[in-house]
Amino acid sequence: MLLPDTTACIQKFKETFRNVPLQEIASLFQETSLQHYKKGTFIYRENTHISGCYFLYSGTVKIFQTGQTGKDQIIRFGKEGDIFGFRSVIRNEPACTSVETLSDCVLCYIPNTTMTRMLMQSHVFSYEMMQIACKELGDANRYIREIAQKSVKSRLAEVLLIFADEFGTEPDGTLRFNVTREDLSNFVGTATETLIRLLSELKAEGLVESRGRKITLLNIPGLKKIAE
Amino acid sequence: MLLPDTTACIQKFKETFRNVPLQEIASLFQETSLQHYKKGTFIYRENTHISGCYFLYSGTVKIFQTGQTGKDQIIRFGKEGDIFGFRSVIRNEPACTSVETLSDCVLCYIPNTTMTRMLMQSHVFSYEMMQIACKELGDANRYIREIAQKSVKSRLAEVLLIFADEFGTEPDGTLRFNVTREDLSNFVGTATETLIRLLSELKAEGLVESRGRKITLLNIPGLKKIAE
DNA sequence: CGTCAGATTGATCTGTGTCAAACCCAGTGG
DNA sequence: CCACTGGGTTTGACACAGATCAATCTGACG
Repeated sequence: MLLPDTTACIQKFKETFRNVPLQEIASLFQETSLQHYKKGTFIYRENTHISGCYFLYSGTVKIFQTGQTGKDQIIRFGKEGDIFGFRSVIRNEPACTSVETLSDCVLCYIPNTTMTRMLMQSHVFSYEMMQIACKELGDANRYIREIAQKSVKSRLAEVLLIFADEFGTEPDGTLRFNVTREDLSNFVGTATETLIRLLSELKAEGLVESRGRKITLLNIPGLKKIAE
Repeated sequence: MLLPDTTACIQKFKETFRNVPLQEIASLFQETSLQHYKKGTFIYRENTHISGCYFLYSGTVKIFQTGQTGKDQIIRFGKEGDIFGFRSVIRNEPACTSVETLSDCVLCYIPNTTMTRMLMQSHVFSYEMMQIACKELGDANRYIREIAQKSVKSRLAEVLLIFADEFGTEPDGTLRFNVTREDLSNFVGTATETLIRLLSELKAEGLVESRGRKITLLNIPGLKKIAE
């Protein structure tokens, strides 16, 4: 499997950090290393020290925390162009989440020192990093309310809509993004069996269709109504 | 009620942003306005546009979101030295939370423009803002896991410990911070009645004592065990 | 084909939410 | 000084969403 070259990486990075000059991005990528990860491998684990952060060139990952019972809570999914691990770098703390690949991935590792140097040197970069942190913060806050107040069914509908929004759908409404029922339930924050039952309910109501992991949204307004 | 002068404000600000030179802080406070809020008033409301952020000089506030059923989910409590509203300013989005005073408060309003100017001018300030955003993000992530996986009783124990940690206790273990049962339940993410019942359980187990809003932690290790 | 992870369905149990009623107590005004 | 009021607190009874455990089914892949 061929790795992309640095130029391609810089290009991809530019798509996420639109206002940062290419030149500055290039300097960020001087000391980075590109690496291939097979599906189902850990990039880093919760509570371990990480000495840099990661830029996802291609593939998808899940970012999650493991409870004492061993049950995972997925905080979010990452797709190409996403950056993660920066919280630990900035706070100089051990990682508060684990990251595991859901598909084969190409990742770019950005060492601690490079990251902080850039944050201190480039106003635009640090401003855009701040944007990202604040977006995640807003999402997290919203998620707290929803997980605390809404029914599981309602959250499931919401999550399906989020998937459609973030990862896109085929013309017929089939989600481009698909995960196991277990991961889905760990994201919604419920038991796998419950999730399956509620998904069947949505099917029975004609709102979605599913064949294996392929889930098709048939009635978006209807789903929105359930998601409130 | 006398308002503090700008110097006092700058002083207080310096305690939160330790590495920012006083001179830069002073420039931040040139266009700010200081205001007194009575207990129980809104500083701003969810979904409204706010044109600046707030620095809490004294008092306590709750930061929350309201669900469609009218039930509030408290995201966090704020005390003197805290800053809030910056997420909306940075993202240039409407507020995603409401803020209401829990006591009489003195607040310092920092306009949008001043804030972004400072972020662009001062590396140290923007780095410390980033620290704050990342801390909140870590807290929020942790909270998502807990609310999704732990029992209410366990979360209650945790919240009591957090209060002790963040707001301090009297020598006898009585929490300095006290809120209504309703606010407490809205923070824990449960019904008020459930919260009261579980608090009584903790009392029966000899872990806490309570007279009205005064809650005393009698057995911290025991509480930690329940909080896991 | 056999195997094994993942998906599904069924039966049962329980933690929490909800609704209703009673209680406590601080502050107000007659 | 005492009754009155009302917000906050507490307790009780009950219902149900969702968890858990167990069993079966499916389909991809060597």
